[in-house]
Amino acid sequence: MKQSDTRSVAERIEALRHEIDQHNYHYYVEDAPRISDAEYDRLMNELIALEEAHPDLITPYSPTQRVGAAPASAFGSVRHAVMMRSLANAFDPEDVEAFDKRVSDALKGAGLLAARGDVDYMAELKFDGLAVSLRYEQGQLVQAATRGDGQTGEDITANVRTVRSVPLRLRGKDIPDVLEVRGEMLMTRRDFERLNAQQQQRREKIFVNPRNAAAGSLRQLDPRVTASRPLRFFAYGWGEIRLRRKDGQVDLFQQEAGDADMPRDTHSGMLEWIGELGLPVSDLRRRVKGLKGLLGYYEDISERRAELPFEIDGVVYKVDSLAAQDVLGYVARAPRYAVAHKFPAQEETTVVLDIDVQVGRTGALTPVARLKPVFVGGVTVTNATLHNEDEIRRKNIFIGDTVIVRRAGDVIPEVVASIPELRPENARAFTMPRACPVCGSAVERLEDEAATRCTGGLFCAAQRKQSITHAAGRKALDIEGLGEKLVDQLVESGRVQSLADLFTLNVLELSAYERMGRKSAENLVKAIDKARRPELSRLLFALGIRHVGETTAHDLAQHFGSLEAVMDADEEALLGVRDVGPVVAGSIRRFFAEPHNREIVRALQAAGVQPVHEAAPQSGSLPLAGKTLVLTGTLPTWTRDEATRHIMAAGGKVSGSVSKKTAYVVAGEEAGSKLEKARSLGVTVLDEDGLKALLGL
DNA sequence: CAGCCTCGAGTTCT
DNA sequence: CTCGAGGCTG
Repeated sequence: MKQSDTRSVAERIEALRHEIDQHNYHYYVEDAPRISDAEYDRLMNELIALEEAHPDLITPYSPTQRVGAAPASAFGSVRHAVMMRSLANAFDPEDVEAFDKRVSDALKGAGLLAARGDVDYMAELKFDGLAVSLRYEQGQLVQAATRGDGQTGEDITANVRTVRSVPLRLRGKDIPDVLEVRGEMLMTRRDFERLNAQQQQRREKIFVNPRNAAAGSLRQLDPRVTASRPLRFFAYGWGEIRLRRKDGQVDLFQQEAGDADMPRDTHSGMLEWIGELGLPVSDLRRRVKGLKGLLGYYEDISERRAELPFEIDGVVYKVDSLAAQDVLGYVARAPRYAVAHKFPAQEETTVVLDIDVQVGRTGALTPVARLKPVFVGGVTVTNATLHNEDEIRRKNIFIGDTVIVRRAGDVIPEVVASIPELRPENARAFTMPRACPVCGSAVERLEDEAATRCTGGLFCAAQRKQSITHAAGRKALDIEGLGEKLVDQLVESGRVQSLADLFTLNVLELSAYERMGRKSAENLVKAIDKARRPELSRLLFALGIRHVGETTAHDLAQHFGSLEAVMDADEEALLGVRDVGPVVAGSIRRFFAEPHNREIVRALQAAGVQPVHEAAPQSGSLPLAGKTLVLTGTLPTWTRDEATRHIMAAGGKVSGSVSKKTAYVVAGEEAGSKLEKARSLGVTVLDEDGLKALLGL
């Protein structure tokens, strides 16, 4: 009785283990789960309960054993049976062409390729994670190791056992005696974001990118921590392989042994075989022919890169035939039959040479990192804003530090994090100056504000220059030919002290400035004259009142109709304007209460500046009345401004961020995060033609 | 009062 | 483009 009980329990345990393994396989390898998470948990809980009642039946390959063993004090080292090599890199099509030519020539010489034939390649993704080697003996996972120096790596078996997409047992009938699988451990972007959100909540370390998160998770001395981290594994190669022969003898094959009796005779075939044994293999690999095939794959993957759930840093090309691989052999530490075609790096490390402080139009002191020039994402980056004091402290950046610089989806470089481990002894902490570096006025930092500001106001040359550049800008008075360089000269010479002084400039005196010929001076004077009849909203925006940007200036102009009315408006009147609250109203009142500012307005009027009333929006049923649209990417024929004008003319509004209230997102080439957001919120996405159709064009 | 929605401001390099 | 912050809404 007792005997049979135990046997049926053992059978049930084994059945549960098998079933759970199956579901892991469906989930991680086939990417097609067949049961809900809740059902999965139910199976797991039953197994845990049975094993707890019968500890003698626990085996190392049971799925319950993934929860993580007790912490270790250090990692042991593992010598790889077959070296883990690195790959040569290609950075542009010419490098790839050279690779293809070398391969073709060698294979033709060896009689493995017809004179005009194209080489068969296997192309696959180059995952941005950590290379690891998994060793299976008799079908069971017995060891996992990092790459290390290629010869010797660290023993991370206890950690890897917790990774669900790594099978603890191989599947299928013809299981090799020994199989070393090489592949990449990584984290999907979604899992990475979720993990970071969690880390933030628990006030624990935030990871810089998915690769660091994966690396940090694998290098935990406590496997229980690793067990809580969402790691994934993809196989792309192999090391030692021993197959069992029919006569019971064991055959030894190695990646470089050059044997005709591998289970399959191509690289792609081998990966299929590895997949059949239950290991996850990416299905974005493809067999292609010749140089054209390689470059076509690269282009295709480049386009799909953003949609991939995980990060890749390029693609890898391998000669598909194993016999051909043997002929090509190795050079130094890399095989001659393979190459990694890398995307332009989006992240690089460099050194912070210094931290300067810039003074902005509103007096905000902005620290800027001067970087050792570094090539990131296709351009050389030398500067990056550090925003403010808190940001520097948060990212723990010292002058002299090695830092990670990113040029993500957008264009603007960003210092992502510092690497304090590489901090030199003479590194200096940054301190915000107590006096403005431009005018020497005291600086202040208001409570609840991130910015430190110069108190000099328009006495400060930096603020004066930038307020004038701002007023001359395209969205303000739109004075063509008045750029930053010229404003610098005009202000430094003392000729221009305020916006009003611009309107007293003449051709003769302008010609005296650098890079100002007679012709340029004449054009500039004409442009300035044109600015004497600005739309009221543009003039209001040009004044540079704090918290009054393009939109608010427009609303104020519509509401009050004249500059005088805005100047004389009291708090209550201002609060009547939509989107104007106490802060904005106070800012406007303070601006016009300042005698200096009233004087500038008076001088502008004296110089003949007279705002014109803009056309009130037509009422009636316009096609986009009441709708908010968001533009992203580059449209084929319209500029952003043109599209905005058309939309506004049709009664619509253009906003910068996508939300549930957004009616349409108009996406062009290289649309970024806004397109993704639109999709996730289910907002209708249009192209330029779709927009034109709505407008009835 | 919290959470959402916008607006404003600052920023890089070619 | 992103972040911070003001204003509005539920």
